[in-house]
Amino acid sequence: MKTVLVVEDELKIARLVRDYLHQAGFAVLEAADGAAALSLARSEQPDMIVLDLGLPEVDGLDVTRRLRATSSVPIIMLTARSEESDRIVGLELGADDYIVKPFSPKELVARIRAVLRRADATLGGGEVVRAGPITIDIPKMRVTVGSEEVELTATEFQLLLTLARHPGRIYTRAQLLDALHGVSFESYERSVDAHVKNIRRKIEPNPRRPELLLTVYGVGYKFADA
Amino acid sequence: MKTVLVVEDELKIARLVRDYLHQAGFAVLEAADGAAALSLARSEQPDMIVLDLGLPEVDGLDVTRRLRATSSVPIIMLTARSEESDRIVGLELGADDYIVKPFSPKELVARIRAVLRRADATLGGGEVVRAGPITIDIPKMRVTVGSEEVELTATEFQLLLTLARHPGRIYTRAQLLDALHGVSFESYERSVDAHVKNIRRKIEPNPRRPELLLTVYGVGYKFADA
DNA sequence: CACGCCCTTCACGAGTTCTCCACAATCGGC
DNA sequence: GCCGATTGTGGAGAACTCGTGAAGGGCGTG
Repeated sequence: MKTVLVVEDELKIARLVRDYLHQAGFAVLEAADGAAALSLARSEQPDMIVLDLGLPEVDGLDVTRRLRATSSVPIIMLTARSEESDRIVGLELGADDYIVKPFSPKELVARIRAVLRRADATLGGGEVVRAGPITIDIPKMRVTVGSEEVELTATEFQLLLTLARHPGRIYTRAQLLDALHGVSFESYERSVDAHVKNIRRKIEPNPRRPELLLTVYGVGYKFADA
Repeated sequence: MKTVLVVEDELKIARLVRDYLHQAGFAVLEAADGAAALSLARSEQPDMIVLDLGLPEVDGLDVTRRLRATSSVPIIMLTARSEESDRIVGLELGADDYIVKPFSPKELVARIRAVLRRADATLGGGEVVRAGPITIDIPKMRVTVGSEEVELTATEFQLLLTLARHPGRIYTRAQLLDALHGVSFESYERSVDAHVKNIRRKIEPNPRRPELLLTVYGVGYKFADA
């Protein structure tokens, strides 16, 4: 059984989430503020964390940052629609996904399941990465879609690999640029779009309706979840 | 019977080592300085070399470097405890093992046996590497394309061998330089290109359209896949 | 000590890729 | 459905990468 740590200061929401997760078969830990969250995360080693960004005292982003300093536990952020910039910062700090309030508990459970599935799958990390119909042979730098091999440039390869390593996980343009050129490389974020376009042309059956390399409107891109 | 070249400037130690090795059943050659060591190594082709790093005149590391330029004879370094950085550099230059002074002659003999055993195993294990029409006889350092033998320099041989051992696998210039000179050897990455050019001239039917030693644009080189 | 071999380095040209732009298409909120 | 914001797209020039011939120097050999 998987354990989920829910970090939420509003009692009503906390209770609601807890009940739904219980019903869905998860063990639930609760924390009402950042300090408690960090402490519980360390002592109980939950399988994943659902984190409200609108916490009192210690900011949710700060919690993310501190968790990431020592752990790679999957994190789903809860954010209000207005906090768009926070969402982006959160993803850049290494959160795995976000849910916008108001949300349906059903959606929350679905996302938690998806993230956990991903985390399990990612652990086996070897020389070959598989995601959907895509197979990526890293040392040989070869990519196949179904049984057909496609030719990618070095940059395209790197970009696709980054996304396919964690299907479903959302990456901002800045993160993807970092993956391509190393951190703090100044350039036009939208050149990512151009590469995405070129990759889609090579791997998507119908590039106008992407099924593998998906756009997350207002945020960035992700590789399609299973 | 195996021949060991002992390079040691302190007479007392040299004699001690020689006697022990004799008793252990080795033929022993002796050199008191780097120049003599290089000369003897070339003319007598010993099965392995025991090398004191604290030599006068030509430095022990320099001797290692020069030996490795033309030979893969196993080398055991003798070092004083203080010369830790030298040990590391030595291993990176391709020494096989090191012994810290003071040492027991028994340990020396044991290590020599171990290194020789390893060397033999290596020879027996992967004597010949085949990839496409290329056959590489490692102990004899001979390369044939189809049925024709080609003459490669030591560097070219090493480079081709590295690539041919894993056809299809992509190596960056830095990786290939490491394979040639040991890690952290500063040099112009594009000298790899020059060697590739020279190898192609020798093994490719049409060097303008390589079929065996392929360029991976923006990354490095690879040996052709199946 | 001169010679030859080999490795490194450089500079130029040819080819490939990346970036960036402008405009069109799409998305999300109202 | 309308509107502003965001993303898709084709193309052009900049930037980068690679092949190549040749120069220079180190090292071993005669």
